[in-house]
Amino acid sequence: MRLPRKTSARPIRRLRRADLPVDTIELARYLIGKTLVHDTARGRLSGRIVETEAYPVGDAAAHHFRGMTPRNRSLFLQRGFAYVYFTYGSCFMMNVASEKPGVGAGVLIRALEPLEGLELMARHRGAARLRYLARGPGRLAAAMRIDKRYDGIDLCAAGPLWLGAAVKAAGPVGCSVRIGISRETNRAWRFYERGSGYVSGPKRLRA
DNA sequence: TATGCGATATTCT
DNA sequence: GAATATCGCATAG
Repeated sequence: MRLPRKTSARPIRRLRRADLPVDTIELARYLIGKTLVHDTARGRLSGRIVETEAYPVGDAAAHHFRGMTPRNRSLFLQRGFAYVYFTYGSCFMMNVASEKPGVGAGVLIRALEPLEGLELMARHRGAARLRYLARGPGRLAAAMRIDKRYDGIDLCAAGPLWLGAAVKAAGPVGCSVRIGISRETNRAWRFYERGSGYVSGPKRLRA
């Protein structure tokens, strides 16, 4: 006799590097529906990735465009490594490096549907409503307690911050221009789960 | 719901 | 010294 399947009790499978597409745009599309997990001393924080943006090779809006600097060097690591940086005086943001080692490119993780550790996330965010806990890259980093310490770490290794397989299959994936940039603004390199209330941006970029 | 604006610190010019 | 892959609050409709 089979026991009923309880998603919450099933361990999340870690993604291996071989699971990740090398191509930046394919990786951005692939990550929709996958899980981001942070195992902290106080418990597990996790969420479904519902929004990403690709910053591929030769993209003038990308941090790696003008070559390697002390800040952006993690973007030149092999795929599956984290690039975390600080901006606007208040926000950390996390990218997953893509392409081959030595090539600068990455995928910005922009929003999560929170799964585990909701109370902890709310505490990190100052008691925001569920829908806004990790909606937007800065909020996501705050909720998941991701900061500069994680810059350059391997998200496919046995560390505290890692990528997991999908807990729930992704719905239809939409595609649009990217948010908050002033160059290459016509490129449709943003991906999101259609209709999800956890996706950032104006309504027309969520449908 | 939509738009506007100030805060904030690190990086690069 | 300028720019920035944003957020949260204020205000208006």
